[in-house]
Amino acid sequence: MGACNIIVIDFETTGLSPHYGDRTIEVGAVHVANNRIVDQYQSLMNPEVRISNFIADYTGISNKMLSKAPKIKEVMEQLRSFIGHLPLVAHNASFDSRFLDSEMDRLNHKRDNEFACSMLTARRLYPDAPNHKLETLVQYKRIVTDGTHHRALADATMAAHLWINMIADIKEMYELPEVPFTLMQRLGKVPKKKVDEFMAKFRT
DNA sequence: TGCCAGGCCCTCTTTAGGGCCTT
Repeated sequence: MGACNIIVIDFETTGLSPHYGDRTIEVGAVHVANNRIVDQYQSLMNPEVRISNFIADYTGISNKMLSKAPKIKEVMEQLRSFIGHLPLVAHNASFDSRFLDSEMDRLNHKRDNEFACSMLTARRLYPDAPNHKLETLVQYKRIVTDGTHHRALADATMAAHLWINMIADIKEMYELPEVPFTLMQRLGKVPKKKVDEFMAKFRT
């Protein structure tokens, strides 16, 4: 039932690389069941280091906001409870999975959730989009938003709607009654010239 | 917006280089 029960997740962080000491400062996660958002989780977290002006400007998150936020460890324990063992989706999942795994590793916890990438799937499904940034794809698919960008819950929500849209488009384009999570996940890895060949295997 | 990373993907490729995405 993976297709209809997933968690879409997004992190704001102090930078690009956990291996160079960057930490998470906010997480947003939405639970999608039967192609609808049914639950959500969001929290800032205190990285206990000052964030750069670039990150403050990029996210709108200030050092003052973070100084009042719970510690990363507390938030990660709550996040772990929220996501359970459900399959995970993120836009450019290699980024979010690195940070999730890095923070969980500090708690001696190893992720067992599957991960899929909405960016890789969108590149296969929408090759003619102007580019495959989350913001652009949301406009391309005419997904209604509240205008917030680069905040974790807003971005996770937009990625969730993009994911739901892609499932609907695949159903229509390839005449499939259901679109399993594994199809979406594997579609992101298929050579672009072999997308139709790959999809044909799922048609009955 | 930066330039500190890394996986993916294209091409003027594979003995490599550079753009795309994420913060």
